[in-house]
Amino acid sequence: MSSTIYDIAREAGVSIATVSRVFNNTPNVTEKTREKVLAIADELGYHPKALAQSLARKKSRIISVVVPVISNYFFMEVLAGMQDKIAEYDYDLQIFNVRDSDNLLQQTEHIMKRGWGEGYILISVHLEDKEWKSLDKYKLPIVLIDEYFSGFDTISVDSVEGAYTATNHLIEQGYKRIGMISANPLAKPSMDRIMGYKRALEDAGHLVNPEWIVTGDNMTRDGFVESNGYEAMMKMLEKEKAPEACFCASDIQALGAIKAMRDKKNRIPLVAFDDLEFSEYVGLTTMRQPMYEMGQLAIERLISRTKHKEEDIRHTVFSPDLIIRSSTPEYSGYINTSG
Amino acid sequence: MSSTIYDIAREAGVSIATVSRVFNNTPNVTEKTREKVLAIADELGYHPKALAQSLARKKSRIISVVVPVISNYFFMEVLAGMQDKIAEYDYDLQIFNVRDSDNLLQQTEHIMKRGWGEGYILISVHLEDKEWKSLDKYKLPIVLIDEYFSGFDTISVDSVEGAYTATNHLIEQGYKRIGMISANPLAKPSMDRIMGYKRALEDAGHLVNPEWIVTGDNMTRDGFVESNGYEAMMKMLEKEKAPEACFCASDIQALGAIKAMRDKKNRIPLVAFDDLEFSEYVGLTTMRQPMYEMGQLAIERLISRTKHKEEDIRHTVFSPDLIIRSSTPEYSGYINTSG
DNA sequence: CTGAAAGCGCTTACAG
DNA sequence: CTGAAAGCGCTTACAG
Repeated sequence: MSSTIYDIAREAGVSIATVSRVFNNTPNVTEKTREKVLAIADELGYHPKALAQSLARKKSRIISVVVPVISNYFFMEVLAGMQDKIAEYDYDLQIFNVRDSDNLLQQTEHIMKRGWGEGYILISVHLEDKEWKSLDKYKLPIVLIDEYFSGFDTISVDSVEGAYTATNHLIEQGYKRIGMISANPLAKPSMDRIMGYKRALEDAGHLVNPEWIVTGDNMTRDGFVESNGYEAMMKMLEKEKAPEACFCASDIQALGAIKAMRDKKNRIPLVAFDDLEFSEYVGLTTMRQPMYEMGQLAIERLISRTKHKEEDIRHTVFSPDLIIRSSTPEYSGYINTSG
Repeated sequence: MSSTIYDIAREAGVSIATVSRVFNNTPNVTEKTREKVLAIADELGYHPKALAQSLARKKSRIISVVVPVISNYFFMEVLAGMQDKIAEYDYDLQIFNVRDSDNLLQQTEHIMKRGWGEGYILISVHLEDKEWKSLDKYKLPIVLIDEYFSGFDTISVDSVEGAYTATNHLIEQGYKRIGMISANPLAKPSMDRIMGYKRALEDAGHLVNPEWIVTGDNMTRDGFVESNGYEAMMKMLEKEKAPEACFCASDIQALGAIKAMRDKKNRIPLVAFDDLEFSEYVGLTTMRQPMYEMGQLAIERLISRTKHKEEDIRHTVFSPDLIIRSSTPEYSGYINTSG
């Protein structure tokens, strides 16, 4: 069994209060007793148990991250940012999965009630305003990533604007019949991107053809998977009057779409959304979401809020940047498509 | 402030023991008192604090995962498996990062001494035998992924064998001058893969040319990054007598290598190692590591061990499977390379 | 500088 | 079926 503060106190001939003090770097301890305690602790492999400290201090120094099980590369890159940033503080990270079902709110509440974290970062947890409000009563520091609620700090990317910019890039290159590969149209990010896509076409006076908005059959992770993009692009290229260029709701789907174009031997310009780490290497033009930075910022905001509860709520909305690569080559007059 | 067991007990007119019993589903509680307690708990948004439960039970129901900050896609896919599997149990996941420096052992020990987890999963933490042994004294359930020590449960993939199979695939297709893109040659997985590569060439009676083993300049994450593969392939193709085929230590580097081949307009057959989720979509022939399954297995083994301390130690070594895709097309007689 | 004691929010024998 | 009480391993005023 691992030793406790009592074992150390006994061996060192001091009280447990003193042992506690040396581990908490309280100034008023003789150098001599400090050394003695430390020596014995080292010998017995002792260190205060975080669990007991947390209870006594009423502070766990844990940040809980809640993420739907449909965790994807987006989450992974956000997590990387959180990990790197939290290393600067004396906090640890705990991850909770919620199933993306109708009782999302209850699942989230349950996690909060159990009280592991001093603060909570919710990534891509999509709730209604009144549901967010009901979370408010726990008076916990909360930061939302990829969502918006006026009562909590939020960090997100403007999907509508991003989709608009992406689509517009295609328009500016001279394309008119522009299709879109969407994901689950009921999911928030998907919905916003469809909106931005439509708006860009409308503003340019181009046709918005509902048949040109397609998605695949695989709805795992709300359709944000390679195979969904593959299926969608196959459908798109099989249409009698296929689009001459395409905006794709995510990089991961774009990867599948590119394979479909290869298989169909029909390559059309493509711009996607995310800018995952590998996208540079497949030459994908895309709207860059600063995922890593969002993760870092979330940690900063949350830790700051655990310290100053009354700080003003802050909403950070990033504008995604258009990163042009080889999947949208310069427009060369006429396009090689069927129809 | 959030309510405690005392608040509920007072409101319900029972003792805290009774409240505790209803939340622990102890059988002997009248249905009537149970309902009363639950009603009040619901009203006050009460649920037992996990922290206090853990201390009282001496069981945290937390599994701690230790991973170097150089976390990469390998870790991500393992994590996915762990997340999905842990959902079946009443455990939560906590993630700790260690910096990949000389005091890896101390960092790991510190995490264990703090005692959050009931058990520990260490991913890609590479220590010496005597260092592992020193961890043994904590008598904690430990599972190692991507490492081996006789005293702990371990889960790994045979890198030597995998590299052998990969290289042999190229040999069987008729290639003789086979190069290798390695990562940091001092990192264990890298070392093993170089060994398997060499052994395959030797067994086939082919030349092992040290100059054909190259790595890039970017040693972030031990060189397991896209840009490293890009740089390495550029070097390889610039050699006066360039290899006619290549084994690459990881999929992520292969992505960079493919871009280099595109830029150099010189495509040689390539087989990599990992089989990341997206690799199928870039048509990469590779040695598949069952990362997701490894994550799942690690959770199963660890939870099983927390329950039966005296279970026999188990070492699971997966043989990576060769997944053939378009990056290694059929050998067509003569090869188109310089030299 | 150091110790005795209360308290953090629970669980769980032990009685009844 | 229920309660009083001890205990989990610490921290932290309060005295001295």
